[in-house]
Amino acid sequence: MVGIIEVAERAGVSTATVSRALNGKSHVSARAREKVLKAAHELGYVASSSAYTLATGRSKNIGVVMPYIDRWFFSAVLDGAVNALVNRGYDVTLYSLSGGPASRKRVFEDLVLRKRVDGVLTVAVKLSESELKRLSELQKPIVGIGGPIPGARSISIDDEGAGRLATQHLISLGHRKVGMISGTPATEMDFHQPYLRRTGYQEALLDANLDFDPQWVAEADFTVSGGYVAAKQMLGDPRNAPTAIYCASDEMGFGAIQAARDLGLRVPQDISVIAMDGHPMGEFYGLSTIDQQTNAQGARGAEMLVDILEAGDDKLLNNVEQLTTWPIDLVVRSSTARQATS
Amino acid sequence: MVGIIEVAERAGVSTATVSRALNGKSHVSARAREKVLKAAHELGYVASSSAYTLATGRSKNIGVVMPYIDRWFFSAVLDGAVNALVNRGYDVTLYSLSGGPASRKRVFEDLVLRKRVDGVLTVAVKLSESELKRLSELQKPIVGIGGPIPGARSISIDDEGAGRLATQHLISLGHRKVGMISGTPATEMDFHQPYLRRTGYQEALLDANLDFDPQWVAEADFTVSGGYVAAKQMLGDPRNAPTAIYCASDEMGFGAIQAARDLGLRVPQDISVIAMDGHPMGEFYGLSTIDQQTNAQGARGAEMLVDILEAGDDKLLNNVEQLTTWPIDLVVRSSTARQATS
DNA sequence: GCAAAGATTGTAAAGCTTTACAGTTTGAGA
DNA sequence: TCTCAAACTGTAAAGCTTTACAATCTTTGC
Repeated sequence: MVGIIEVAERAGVSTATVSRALNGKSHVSARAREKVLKAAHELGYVASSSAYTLATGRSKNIGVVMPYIDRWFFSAVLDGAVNALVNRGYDVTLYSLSGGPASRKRVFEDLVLRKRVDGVLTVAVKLSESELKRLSELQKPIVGIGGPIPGARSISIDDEGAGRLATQHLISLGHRKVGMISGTPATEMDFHQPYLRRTGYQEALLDANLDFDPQWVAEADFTVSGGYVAAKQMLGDPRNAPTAIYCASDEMGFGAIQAARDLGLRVPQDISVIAMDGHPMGEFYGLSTIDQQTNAQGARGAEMLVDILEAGDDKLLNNVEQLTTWPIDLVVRSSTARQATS
Repeated sequence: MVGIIEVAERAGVSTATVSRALNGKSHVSARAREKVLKAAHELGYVASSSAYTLATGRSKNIGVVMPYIDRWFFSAVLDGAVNALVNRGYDVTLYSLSGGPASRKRVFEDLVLRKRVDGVLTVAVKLSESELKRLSELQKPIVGIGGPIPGARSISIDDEGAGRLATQHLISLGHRKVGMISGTPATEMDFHQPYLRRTGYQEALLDANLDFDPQWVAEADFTVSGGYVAAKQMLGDPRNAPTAIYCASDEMGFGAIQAARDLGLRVPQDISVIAMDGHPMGEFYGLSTIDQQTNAQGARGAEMLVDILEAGDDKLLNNVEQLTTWPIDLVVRSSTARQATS
């Protein structure tokens, strides 16, 4: 394998000069730099990242921790983060928590600690006390997307406000019986948006002096099928069905629309559905939603992390915001309307 | 930072013994092992991965290269691979090619070469001559999923057979005018399944002595909206519209169904749609499909790679299959049927 | 009780880069 | 031409682990 020594020999300089030339450091004559670049290119030399890391203490690699990978929200955040990071010269190593408690423990106890990453980006992860402790011992910067990490910078939408806005939209259309499909306690463990969104929903009902029936709040696991099952149950009882539903994710919204159709209900004439996230398929199914520009959130979080890593002094560091409240947009499509019959 | 020396001192042994004990090597007395484990745990010691890699030449890290991240097929493969790899004690670092030619070049020229990974898993990537050369110079094992890599082991479905099967299903229902929504030349660049699926489609038509009208083959970019646009165009012309469509991905299938509905066509009474992949939402939209167990393919590919890495001798290595033809299943749902009117 | 084999342990080198420090060259100004 | 500063370059140490080899201890068979 070709190392820095071979390059140095071929260029007729020392390894120190090779290193300086390749890393764009100053104090290298134009002639030496050129020779080095030529030699390195001819030999196809690329510095070994492990030796680089050992020598400098930086890995140019950041860890992304997420509870799921194969759900749209998470893959969109990941995509945004990966693209932003590759532009800044960083690699991404990916840690999933979907493998159960054992692998979750492993992620936090072992993997993250091996000095393999310069920083950590968490996506909609709620950390336990001990996980947080372990992570902060690392002394590496952390940025949390969708769920603030105590003591770290973060990007988050106003989940409570989002729940309120979605519910208000339904109320403004004249709906009086408004249901919600929220998260299960299990999903609460992973991330805490569901709770906040539900709070916003309840507040909006209260503000409008509307009844709140516990039967109108169902729990589901953020999947299409989960939303389907929950909505079918909620809408199936003719005595007490809501006329509008707010779903805590677009995927559950898709399931809810399908459930309504399977029950012979027309959307939006008989039942209105609004959801959250901004899933690209929402447009095709006419699903009204609260858009939160998922991909851009991932990119912004990544940028923030790199800014922190590369801020030389505290002054620059202080320019990096603590808590970024990410903007949201109400997108009204064809799944929400004033009821045809009242 | 606590290193192996601190652990050695606390345990009252040498660093060599600490290393052996922690790596589960033989030739360590039970007493020494216990002392080491205790000391390591008390100090919260984890070996630095860069030093480990430098010393051993192995990184316990594998690189996954994929053209997209935020599309279901790819995120499902990734999820399967990540979970399988974490169980085997490997990290994964993720390389996306969606950032354009410049970042693609960077991935192959720089990142993969830095001795950062022990092996590479490519997902539906077609490599150029020079990329292949660069990668094989690495002397690291490569496994390709969904698209064979010359000289490497791979897992692939029989795309031609899949195209034929889907088309035969439509023909068996009595359809005589069968269209297809395939990939664009741009997507062909990335991966070559579209071409093979189309070949299978044409063969099935030929076998059944059916006409083949170039107007019945449209190209789209594998997204829902791409499928929508293509299907709307194809079905919009009343003089020459097919009565059934085979889509090269489920996402395009969703778009096609929506396009049909927007044109006032009933699925499946007026138009049948079958697609490919096994997207979890397919069930909710009643989309007939060719299922290919995406997640499991990712897991299997990862296992294969680790088997190769950890096969001590060539004999074990030869046990690893060269080309695994992954099984597919025809899943018939409510989007395909005999035409109501003929 | 002794020799030999085997198990355990320690020392030190190797792995490859960056970088502090010291030394050399270059060029300008006197 | 000489001096001095500035720019450049090289030597060698540091970063942390694994592991070959040598040294020591333990066990077993007689």
